[in-house]
Amino acid sequence: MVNRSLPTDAELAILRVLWRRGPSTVREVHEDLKPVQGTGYTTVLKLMQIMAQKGLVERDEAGKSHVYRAIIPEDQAQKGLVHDLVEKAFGGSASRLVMRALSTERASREELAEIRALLDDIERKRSK
Amino acid sequence: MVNRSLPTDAELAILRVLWRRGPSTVREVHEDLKPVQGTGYTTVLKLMQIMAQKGLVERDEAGKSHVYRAIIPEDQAQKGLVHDLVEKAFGGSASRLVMRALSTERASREELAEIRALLDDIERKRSK
DNA sequence: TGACATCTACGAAGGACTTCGTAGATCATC
DNA sequence: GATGATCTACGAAGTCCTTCGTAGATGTCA
Repeated sequence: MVNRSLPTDAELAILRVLWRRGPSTVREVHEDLKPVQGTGYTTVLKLMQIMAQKGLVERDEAGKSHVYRAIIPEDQAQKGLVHDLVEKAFGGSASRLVMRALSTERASREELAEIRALLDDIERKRSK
Repeated sequence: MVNRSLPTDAELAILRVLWRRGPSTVREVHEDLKPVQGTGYTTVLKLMQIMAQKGLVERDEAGKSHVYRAIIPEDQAQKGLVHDLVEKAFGGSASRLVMRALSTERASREELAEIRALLDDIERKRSK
């Protein structure tokens, strides 16, 4: 089982709110998204209903307002999206994606150090 | 000017053939893609016509079969796709995408060394 | 209880993407 | 010149994604 059905753009925006806030109502998600997305309340509602159907989120129907929570953890979703992009645009080579990202997007000195540490870590584990 | 209209999946598949083969006819692209995509000839034709309209490719209408060539270079398309993913799924942090890619996708020892060299390069340039 | 606010459910529209069938033009070859 | 192969053009269908309007249910509170 690979990354069957990645979240769409609108779904991802909602998931990001849920990952950040934790379980939330439609209203809360809408309030959070409105300033940026400018989309209507029922749009968010509909999307979240669809996401529940797809199994991207789960909802608690206790109170009057249902409470939704993300089922997929953020890192897993990111993993799927990265894998998809690597396949589609980098011929399956993750390192090419990494190099492209490093050479075009801005990263602070601290971030670079963090990446270096991760490389150390990978190589250390591999040499065992 | 940001990432006006990224190539779609089907368009990307065609672009990848053009980047690899250089200027090609619809037939050539179709022959190349058929084994994997299994899509029909006129589908590829139509897509390439649309891509010409969008300005993703340019075509030479001299001979009987038109010859198409990619206008966007591969690295620029990759850059746009990476930037889009960074924004959508990593809160704008390229280094997070890099770390996610490194920690989940497989990379050879040589590739890791290459990445390290790129990091050196970036830091060297930055310290000047 | 009645009025008002808030919520869910549902249907449908519009757009983008992908697919392909059909028609017509062009070329090679006998 | 007729036939068959190959090509482009075009239209249209189907799917997915996103959006929202409307209707109906439920809760609040004076």
